[in-house]
Amino acid sequence: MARYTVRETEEKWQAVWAERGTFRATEDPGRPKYYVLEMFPYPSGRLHVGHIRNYAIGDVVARYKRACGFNVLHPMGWDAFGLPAENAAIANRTHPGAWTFENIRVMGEQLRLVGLSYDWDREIATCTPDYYRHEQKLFLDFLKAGLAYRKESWVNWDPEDHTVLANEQVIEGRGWRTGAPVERRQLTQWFLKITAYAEELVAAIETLDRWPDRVRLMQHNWIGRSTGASMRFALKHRNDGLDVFTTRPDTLSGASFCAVAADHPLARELATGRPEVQDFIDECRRLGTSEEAIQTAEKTGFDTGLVALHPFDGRELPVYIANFVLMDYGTGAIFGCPAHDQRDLDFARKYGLPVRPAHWPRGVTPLDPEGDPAHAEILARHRQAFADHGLVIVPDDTAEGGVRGYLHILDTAFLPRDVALSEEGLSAAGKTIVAAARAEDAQAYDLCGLVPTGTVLSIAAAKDTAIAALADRDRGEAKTTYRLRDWGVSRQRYWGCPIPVVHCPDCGVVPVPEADLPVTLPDDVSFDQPGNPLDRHPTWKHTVCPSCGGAAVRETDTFDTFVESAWYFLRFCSPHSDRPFDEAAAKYWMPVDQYIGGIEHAVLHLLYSRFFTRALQACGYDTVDEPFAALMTQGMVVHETYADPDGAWVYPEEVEEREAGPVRARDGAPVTRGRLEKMSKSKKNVVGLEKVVETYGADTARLLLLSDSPPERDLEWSDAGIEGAWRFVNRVYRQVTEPQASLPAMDAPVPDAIGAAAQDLRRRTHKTIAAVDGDLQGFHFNRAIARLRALSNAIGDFRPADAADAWVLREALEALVRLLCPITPHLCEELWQVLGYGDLLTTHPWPEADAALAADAAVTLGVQVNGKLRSTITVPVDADRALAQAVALAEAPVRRAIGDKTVRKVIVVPNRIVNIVVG
RNA sequence: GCGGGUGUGGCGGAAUUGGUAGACGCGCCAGACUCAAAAUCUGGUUCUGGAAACAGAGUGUCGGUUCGACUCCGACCACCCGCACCA
Repeated sequence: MARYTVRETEEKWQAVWAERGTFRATEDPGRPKYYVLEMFPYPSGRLHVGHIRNYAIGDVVARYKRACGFNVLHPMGWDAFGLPAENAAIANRTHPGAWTFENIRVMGEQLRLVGLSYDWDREIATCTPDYYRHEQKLFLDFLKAGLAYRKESWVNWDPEDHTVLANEQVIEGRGWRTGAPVERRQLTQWFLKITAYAEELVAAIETLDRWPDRVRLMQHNWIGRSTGASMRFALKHRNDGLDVFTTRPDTLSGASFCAVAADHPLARELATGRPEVQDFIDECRRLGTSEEAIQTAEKTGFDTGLVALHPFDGRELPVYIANFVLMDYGTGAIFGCPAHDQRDLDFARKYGLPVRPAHWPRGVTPLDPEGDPAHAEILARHRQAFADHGLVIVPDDTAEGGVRGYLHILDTAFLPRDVALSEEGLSAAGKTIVAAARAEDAQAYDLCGLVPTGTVLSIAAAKDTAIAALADRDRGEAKTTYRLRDWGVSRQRYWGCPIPVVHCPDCGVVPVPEADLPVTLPDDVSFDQPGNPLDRHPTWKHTVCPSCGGAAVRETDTFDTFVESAWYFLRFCSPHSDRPFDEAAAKYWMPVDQYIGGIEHAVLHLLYSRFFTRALQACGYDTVDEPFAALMTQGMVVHETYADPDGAWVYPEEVEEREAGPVRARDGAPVTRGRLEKMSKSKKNVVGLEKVVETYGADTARLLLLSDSPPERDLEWSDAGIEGAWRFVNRVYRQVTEPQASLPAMDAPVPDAIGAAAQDLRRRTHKTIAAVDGDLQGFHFNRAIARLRALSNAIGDFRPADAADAWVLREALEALVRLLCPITPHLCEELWQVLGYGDLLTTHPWPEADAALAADAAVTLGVQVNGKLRSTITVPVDADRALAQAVALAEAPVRRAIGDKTVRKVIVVPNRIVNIVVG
């Protein structure tokens, strides 16, 4: 029995593809294009099998689309700037560049092992001046367009990496790479004006209909659009006012205090000469921004003695400095409405401030709400503010029949629903309120007399009313704010793209002229002390001012590495262009038709890229606004983990199964099996790529990575799994190389008479073609593989008896090989040759199903009695109801189930089911 | 706290618009081939009872709609993820 010599075969076809330039992409306006891209890797060392899933998915898409006639662009490169290179340089006394290029070499070889259909002529590495000179040019464009600026601000400082981090790179108060608690520092930094596109970026999410909802939602939340009102409180005894943003202008009549952030200019002003104010501000700053600190910190405030005047009724409101008000959001100042905001309520309790309902149906209660004991009681009972959909309990003294009714409206968290919405014993007015409350977000308002007390309004209408009243008094207007902050791109590190500006003592910040680009990194740097080597370099930063020619220094900060990945997909369209990208090429290829990568970039990289394309348009580049038409986020590859008694991780290959449980082979120490974890070096559960490819071949690894789980879910890598995939690869190889009959020539005509069994196989073949095509279009690779296994099983069961059967067998084998080709391309290329073809299967057109041949002659229907399956019957396709009913009623188990009961109704759904209703 | 997702055999997962639940694979069991093993092939494998025929139960839980529900509706439970002092 001929064994499949997997390594030789794979190397052979890889060489053929490379030699013929099979995957080279060129613009061809005559053909539809398809740009498929996997998020390019950071060259961190070596790839393991877990890394390959992403690329395997992209490769199937690329190969499938290519076979379907698309002009496919499928490039690969290296996101090559970054801190690990510097850390490695410090640890190993090498140069970050040397380390990076060595990793690129190794990982490039690894990728080539897998037979991925990349156009390697387009390979880029972002750490080369060839790439980053264009990035510097783009930055100069941004600068000119006012999209890049420098300002002093509070920034996130990672004390371990000695650099600033963008907001997006702080996860739960810690640096995204180091996990070190982030510190606040005030520094002068370069920013890109992503907030200029906040509205566009949030609005266009809707157009990304081929992105996962999860990612769209995360971006939506990240941008954090809030609509409301911007308003100004007058300050008693002062000429200036206090600007406040609120999303709830409808609760303005319930305002009982104002508060400003510790960093607010007003607070700073008050601090001069008043040490007690300064002390409080210092205390707020000490608090930190970590999750624990925020959760445990009490809401504290400092009464400044200033008094704000309510815009509607002139009521006097104390102004506090409060530790929970953020300078970063809105205006850094708020008004507090304790009745409708939990945090404000906590604050009001602590400082004895009044709780005044804004939506309170006075038309129903005869009491003054401010002094209403019922209200106080309710607050005491629930210790909850009535948030927007919160509970309103209305004492209804006008109830009929002498029943003192309470309306429990809206929030069923506190009360059973039946109580909450009972109208029993209520007055007509009460019933109106309940009805209004049921209408989603309606509330009764008084709004400081702007509307008649007890007027029932939706919250939206009440907001509009309040905003209109503010505008009338020239006190405010509708306003939208965003949580999104501008993107801080300065990093105090060496291994990044130098920011192309010069600081001149006379001219200030001067951009490096385009003719002087690139500003290249110096090679002779030392990492023997912490901090930025560029800053310490003896000569590099000293230069002359491009403007006045005087002595000046270079900017020593480098760009955040997310800047490189924010436009690399454009560079791939024309990687050798002497401009950042060739607009005609980008016009042809962009947008990326299918982008594939991990969910971890849901906000960072994907948001930055969406901003970049828009910013480029603003700078006059002719390109798309949305870079990625479709996005697929693949799940992780997980693998078993083991730990020894001390809790240290143990490599699975060191573990031996004994009767008493798993032990470490070396010393027999018992080990515990841990959870399935994402493959990582630290958990010692990675599976090396080379070893797998050497033993089983790249095709087998690709097959496993694509079968079993849907691509967006996690996939377990296991020894049994790879063995199973290997079995299938060999089975297909044997089926084609040792067929059950001698196959006819490839151009033999369709035989005249085909037997019944062969007809079945033909039908199966054409059904499989149609189904696999649909599966690949929908990224259901696991389903496609299941169907192909089923076809292989059918081929294995088929016993050809004559020449016609052999012809049908050949047709089935060809279909199997062609359909499997995107998944296991080397094997299929080999088998295509075995089948007698001289061309490359990779460039051969995709098979088409013949619908007539795929159609069934007969169909098996389930027969139910009272909805319970009792039998199945086989009838001709589209058999009429009467026939199906007659056959069904003749079935013995059906008759038994009916027994002596009467048949009341027989439901026949043609080609689906028969249901006999008895009783 | 806010928002989102997922719950199907021993395991990964299949199931068009509501229409035979468990495709396909892994694992396991039995058998063939073999001196033996590996590989390969054949059959079985949701659970309970039964030798079998067959019967009953079954898609996180409870309820509803329907001739018929993994699928639709309501309430809940569990797990996972994102954001979080955002006014």
